[in-house]
Amino acid sequence: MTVWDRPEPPTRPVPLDRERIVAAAIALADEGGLEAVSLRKVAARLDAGPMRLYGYISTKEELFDLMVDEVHAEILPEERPGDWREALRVHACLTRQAALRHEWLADLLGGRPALGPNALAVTETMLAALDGLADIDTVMRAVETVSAYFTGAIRREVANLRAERATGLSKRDWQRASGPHVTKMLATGRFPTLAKLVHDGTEVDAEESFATGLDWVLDAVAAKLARPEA
Amino acid sequence: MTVWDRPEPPTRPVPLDRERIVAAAIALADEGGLEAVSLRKVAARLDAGPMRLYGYISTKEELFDLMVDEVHAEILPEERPGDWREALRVHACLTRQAALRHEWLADLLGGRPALGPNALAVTETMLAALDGLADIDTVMRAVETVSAYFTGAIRREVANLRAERATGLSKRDWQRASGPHVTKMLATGRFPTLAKLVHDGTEVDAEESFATGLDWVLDAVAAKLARPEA
DNA sequence: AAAAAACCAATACAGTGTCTCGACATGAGA
DNA sequence: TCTCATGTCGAGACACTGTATTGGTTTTTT
Repeated sequence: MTVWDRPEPPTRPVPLDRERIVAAAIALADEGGLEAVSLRKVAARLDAGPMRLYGYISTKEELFDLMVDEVHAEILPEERPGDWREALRVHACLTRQAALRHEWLADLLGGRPALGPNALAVTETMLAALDGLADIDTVMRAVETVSAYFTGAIRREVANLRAERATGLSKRDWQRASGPHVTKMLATGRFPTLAKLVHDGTEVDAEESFATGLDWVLDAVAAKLARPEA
Repeated sequence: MTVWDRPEPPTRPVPLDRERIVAAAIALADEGGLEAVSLRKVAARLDAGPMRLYGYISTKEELFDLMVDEVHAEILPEERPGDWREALRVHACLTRQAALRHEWLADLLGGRPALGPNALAVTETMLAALDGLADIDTVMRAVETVSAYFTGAIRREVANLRAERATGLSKRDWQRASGPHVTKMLATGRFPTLAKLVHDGTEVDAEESFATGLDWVLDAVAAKLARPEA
């Protein structure tokens, strides 16, 4: 028996930890979407049997939670910006950019309460940015409102992006893109305003659209912070 | 051979159509959540083999789309209310109520573009309510912003509701509820503002919270409709 | 050195969405 | 009325999924 046919040592099991598992899952999700994440594939990527993961994770949902929290680490702002408005604004934009990097995040955002350490830290900095400008309840409401906005906006943007991607690279060709179905619907004349919009509406950049809507909401928050009785 | 052991006539196949399929799927989802909806179970509820559904539906995702559109029929307002603000407001509230009736809707909302006939009709009435008050692009942005808000808000509300339900009927006991984890996190002192909020924050009714945030956003929209240059 | 504990891979199970194919029923043509 | 073509339907198969169990192997403790 020479060196060559001596069998490989039995693949010394790489020590595993949550970080590595989550990283593998994120990589998988980045490549093939959330549905490409299966415990078997995650384990395979770490040269381990599927059951090994259950030492570090008790269910697949928990893995998803960990993935979300890991992305929240990317969102944590480096230094606290001066005013609350900038703080909320950049947080919203950072979240959006994270969701564009990891599209699967859109599927998970808001789906479960984010209670991981990084998510809590992010929430803390948002609250801190507003702390003192109004009573704590108003502050909370402000954060919740802004969060609700950008959660929804991000979700819609990613949904549209996928739809465009799926129906060939059509962007403005909403009608032609999503099959003859919408075209026919619009042709019925039952949706005049919508038809007008599709016909006359300006093509707007997704990022700009996100930013404008965000600014509106921030304006509203500013008004309430100034006159909390309203 | 008596009447009793004469075999049932071979279960004359009930004529199927999309409506019945979608209704069965919705019933299933209402009872056991989205994950309780499997093509096999839907088919079983209609006394049919699983493959039979593929005559009316080409994929499970399509079934989900149909379910969402069916719920949009419940949302369609009966008559058009006077001013645009009321129109947007009741639409948001109706959507929220629909999501409380069909919690699975929260999982699907915003996940894909809603292009079904009912969804289009709903969008049409929202656009129509705003039509003429500003250029069509601003109108669209307004609708999108409000939609983004209530999509996100509904999602969060349902997520919290489920979390509360899962961790025993705890509402205010956010900390104790979600396990010792959050409690310990707050005890670290790394999240002072959050801790203050949990300690001093007022318990707020979910519906009221939704409505206030919505009013803020509507205020913002009103301001932009008045001065579209801003 | 022996015993105990911890760990881990293989197997198993019940379920999923979807494809393929053979049987059966129904309609048309002779 | 008999036959043949057509098309619809369901049973089975396939490749997966998340998770429980189990029995062997390694590591630690006594």
